[in-house]
Amino acid sequence: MSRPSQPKLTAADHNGVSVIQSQAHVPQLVPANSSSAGGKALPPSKMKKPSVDKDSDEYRQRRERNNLAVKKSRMRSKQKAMDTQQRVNELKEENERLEAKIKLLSKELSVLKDLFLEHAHNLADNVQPPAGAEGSRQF
Amino acid sequence: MSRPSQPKLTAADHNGVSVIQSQAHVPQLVPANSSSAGGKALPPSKMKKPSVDKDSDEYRQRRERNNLAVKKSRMRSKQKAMDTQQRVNELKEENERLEAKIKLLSKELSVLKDLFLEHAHNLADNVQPPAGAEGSRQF
DNA sequence: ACATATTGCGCAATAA
DNA sequence: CTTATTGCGCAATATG
Repeated sequence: MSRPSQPKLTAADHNGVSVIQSQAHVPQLVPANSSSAGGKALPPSKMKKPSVDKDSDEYRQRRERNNLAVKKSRMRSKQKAMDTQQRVNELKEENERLEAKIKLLSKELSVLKDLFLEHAHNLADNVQPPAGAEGSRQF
Repeated sequence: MSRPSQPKLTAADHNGVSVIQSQAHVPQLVPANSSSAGGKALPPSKMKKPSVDKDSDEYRQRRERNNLAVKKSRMRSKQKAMDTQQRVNELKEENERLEAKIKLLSKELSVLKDLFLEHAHNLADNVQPPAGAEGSRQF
């Protein structure tokens, strides 16, 4: 992740120049340095690389493998997105369930508290239950 | 969405053949079939369309606009994904909040119910509150 | 050095 | 006609 070095080219990027189908290929601007006598002691450090050999068999294989990897990666990405969306739905349901439960519990609590209050009033007024209470008649 | 007509080509799709920067363009492989001897009464409609004029000014403009639209669309898509993820986090928090509230309410209910039970027992045993109950002495 | 995984990008088809 | 979305390949880069 994070690619700080995006040249921000609006057009004419590294892009283009694919030309797969035809036999006619790119001019092959290899600087003709390697594979000569003496060969290679130098690490390929500061040289341009116009040589990618689009015709190379190995290149095509790499491309194909990468294309496969790309597909795979994108598939995963989409799957993950869908899973996340699914998670949202599940959580929303769970949420409603919990809210309903809270509502129920609150109602119950309210009822019980009212009973307590009523009882307390009866006691405070020093009144025998006027036949409206829950059932403490003893007369 | 949905493109049922994907020829499943592993390579050499419509792709490639971009070649933006250079003046040299594609060989323009026009099949040169019509107007030859032999006729072919085929209507000019069902033929390939190698004519897209990559060099056309209008083509480049369309491409550029589309590229812009693509960027925009992908940006939105990513934003949406991030929003969805954010929503998941929010819902999870909300969920914990609700669970905690349920726990609290349940506890309160439990306490009140215990009080009621105790009271009920006192009444059932027909016992004058032994100076330990909440206070219903009246004699 | 080497392989796969991610990502930004442009293209073309096609959906809206 | 236009823009929006989508599948795809490429190349750079990240990751292991």
